[in-house]
Amino acid sequence: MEAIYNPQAIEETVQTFWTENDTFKAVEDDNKEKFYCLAMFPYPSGRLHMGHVRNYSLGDVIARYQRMQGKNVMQPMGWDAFGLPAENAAIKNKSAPGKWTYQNIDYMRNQLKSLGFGYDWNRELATCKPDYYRWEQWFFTQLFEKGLVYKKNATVNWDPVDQTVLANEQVIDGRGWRSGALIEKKEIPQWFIKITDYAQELLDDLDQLTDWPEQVKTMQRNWIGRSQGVDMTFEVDGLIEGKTQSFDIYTTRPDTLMGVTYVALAAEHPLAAIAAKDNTELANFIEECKGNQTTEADMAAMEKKGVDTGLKAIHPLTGELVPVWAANFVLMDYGSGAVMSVPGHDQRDYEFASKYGLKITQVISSSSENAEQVDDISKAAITEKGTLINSGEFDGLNFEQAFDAISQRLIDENKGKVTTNFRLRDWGVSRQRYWGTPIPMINLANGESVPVPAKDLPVVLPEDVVMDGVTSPIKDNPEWAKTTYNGEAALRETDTFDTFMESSWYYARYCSPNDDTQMLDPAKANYWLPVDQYIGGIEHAILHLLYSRFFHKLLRDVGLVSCNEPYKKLLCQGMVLADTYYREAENGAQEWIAPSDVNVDRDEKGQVTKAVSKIDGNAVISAGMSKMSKSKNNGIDPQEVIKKYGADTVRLFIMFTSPPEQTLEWSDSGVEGAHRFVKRVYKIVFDFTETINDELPPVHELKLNSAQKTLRRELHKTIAKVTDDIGRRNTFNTAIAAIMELMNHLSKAPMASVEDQAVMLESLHAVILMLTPITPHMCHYLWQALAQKTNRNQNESVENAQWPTVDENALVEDEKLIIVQVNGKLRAKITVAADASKETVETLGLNDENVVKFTEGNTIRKVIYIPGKLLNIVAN
RNA sequence: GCGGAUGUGGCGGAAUUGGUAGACGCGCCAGCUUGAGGGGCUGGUGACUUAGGUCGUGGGGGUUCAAGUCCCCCCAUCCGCACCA
Repeated sequence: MEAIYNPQAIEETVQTFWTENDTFKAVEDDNKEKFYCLAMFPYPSGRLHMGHVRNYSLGDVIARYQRMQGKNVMQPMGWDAFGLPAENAAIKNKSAPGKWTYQNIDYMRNQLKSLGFGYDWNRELATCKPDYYRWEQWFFTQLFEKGLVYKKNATVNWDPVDQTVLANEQVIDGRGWRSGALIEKKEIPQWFIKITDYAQELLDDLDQLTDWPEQVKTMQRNWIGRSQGVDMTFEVDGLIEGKTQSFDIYTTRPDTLMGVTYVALAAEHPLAAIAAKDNTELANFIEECKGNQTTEADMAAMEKKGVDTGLKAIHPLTGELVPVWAANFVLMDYGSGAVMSVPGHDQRDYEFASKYGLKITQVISSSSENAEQVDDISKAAITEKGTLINSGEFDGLNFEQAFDAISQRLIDENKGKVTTNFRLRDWGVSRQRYWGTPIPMINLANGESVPVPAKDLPVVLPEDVVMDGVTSPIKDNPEWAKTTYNGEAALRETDTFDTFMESSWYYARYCSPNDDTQMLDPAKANYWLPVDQYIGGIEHAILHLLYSRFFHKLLRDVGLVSCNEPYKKLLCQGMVLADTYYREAENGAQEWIAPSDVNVDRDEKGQVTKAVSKIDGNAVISAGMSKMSKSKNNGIDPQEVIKKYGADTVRLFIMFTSPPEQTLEWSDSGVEGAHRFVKRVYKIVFDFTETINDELPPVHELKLNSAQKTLRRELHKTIAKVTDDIGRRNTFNTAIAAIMELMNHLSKAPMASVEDQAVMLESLHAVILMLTPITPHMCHYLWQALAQKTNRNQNESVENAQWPTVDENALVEDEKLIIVQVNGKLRAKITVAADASKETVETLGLNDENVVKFTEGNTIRKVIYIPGKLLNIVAN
């Protein structure tokens, strides 16, 4: 064993060992409990960032830990390879998205290998390869046959200059990011998958996911948004273009129906278009709304505006005429594109009505005792449920009674029905982009769309293209779309799938990644699935995880998998932040300085006093921590840290610095601290191998003194804690802290006698085993060094060793520390025999010198004793 | 706007079931080692203090023998919002 820790040499050697021995190859084995550990696969953007390193370190620690528990572990890796950034890079470089993507994959694969993650590389997949997406195309045609796929118009962001559809991300302040043109909303036909058919099951099955974070389940529940309400029809007064017109609305508050003072239509609503024919103001408003943003956040943030269409709607119960407005906050894509407005009891309606001088009527009173009690509706709507007033025959009813009575009346009069509604909308999967899976549909001359026959799949995306503009090469090239169907000339669909499609089923494909006869091998899928542990960013809490759960149920319903949910346990990691520094350039702009180019000065308390540039010595402004990003120039390149300290240090720092769900704040000195610890472990093992000469007897054959017993108790308490922290709680930071604490004890322990050495050997074995998931290279090396020196575990590499077990006998304590409080304040700490009775402890506590000082002259009212822990004396 | 989280020393964080607030690490201070130190080791380190203690977990109120932890109200920051992945 070398005296000096050399991470680069050790890591290279150990990684070669893993490759040569195919250490992490996973094979189905019915005799072993399986464990499928999956971290969300990366988008191959160029280089790994610290978020990836964190994600994959978490996964690898869990996978290696489970392996040491004796489980048959599968940990795969692949590439979420389709997407927008490849197109942008290709346009910039005048090359092909495919070429750029494959280069990135090659580079990033090496980066992952240099971090020592225990992947089964035999299962690697890339979603941009036809042998992957062909099955997605096949599956889509199956869904089409089952009636789960349909085509309808939906809104996109249209760039009128570039003549292209833009992603939300490409629209900045309402303008196209390349052209700068004002973006328009445009309706185009697109493919949808009926996720709403599964809304109820997606909601119900959240209850089965007992190992998911509660917050994620809550977010999904709210996203699905099941509600009970009433669908009703409003007729428009008079004849419009010679016929009776009507529109439907949905409400969850039919109890407020008598308070409807106007109704609002989306600007794109057909009735608004008709009314606009002889209403210039309305026509201008509709035109203006085309320039509105499409995201929900933007919709919510914008100023609420509307225009009176001049139409009147007939209130379904009172027959009263209410004005019909067109409003910018009503979404045409969501629901029926019309809402009833109750300004007295909805805050948005209240503000709208106040702005445009519309009537505000109170029909709900907050008091059930005194329905006539006057609530103040002069400033805000009363949104709480209450007792009906000003509602004629419905007066005095509460919410439930009113819901039933009013909906029954609507049903009786054939004007409405009670329905269950979901906020969840069907999944639009069409994208007007090139670098994605071609949608396997053919548009016939008669306007009909049919799926590509299975024998003609895959529809291959040409990769040898040049992106010299903004339009998809398969749309640019008229030849590509030309095909025949039943001998007739027809055109292929040139849209591609939303990339969420590929990421919705990759976890299942890993079970049989190279099968070229079927999408999934059911036997293999059913062996490995569900994923036992899934790890990824909280930003995927809703969309990816919901689509993926949906896809799993679709796979189940065509018989490819048998379980109901894809991911048994979920861990959502936090972001990785770093310090940011800037100074103001001459034009007033902020010039962001990389943290590695900044030195900070501190005062005697350790507080930062100033920060200066390493390059020119001038002062820079510290702007706190924020997410590592190019724009703030505060990204830390994992490769440079690995080069300097080794992968084990990087992994240890990341696992130690924050609990996994919280944000992680990068700190160079923290990394050095982690490196110091790694070196200390290395050194204590080296010193030990230099000290011992003879073969040591096992600890249980020896008689230990009190100090040795105490050390062993610390050891076994640590094993128990680390096992619980990693295995159950996933709090790797506290597990590492416990090992550090143990190391602090060990480095002070003597190594002189045989007994000392035996306890030390037991301890070092445990420390190495417990650190193996976190710092696997060093532990592999130290395990081997210790084996050679002690003639133990000679034929076993540490990857195949068993996790240490707790010796219950070592945990037994003779004495306990009791906290003594007077009126809840700490006044004494007393040590008593472990089996001391309540009376004994009370007597000792009450007679303690300091306790007496605080109880003297007062009456003792009560004594509370928590066995083995605490005594609280209440006295006054 | 809606939905979800977070807030504890100079900093990252610990306190798992209502029971010693600040484990562990960073930083800082002192000492030893040293020709020297951005190395190694040892010790100290919440604030105030009349040195007895007192105060202290974003702010305000409450429940309890006991509250970082439970309840109510408020503030700040972060994440998601359906075409970034």
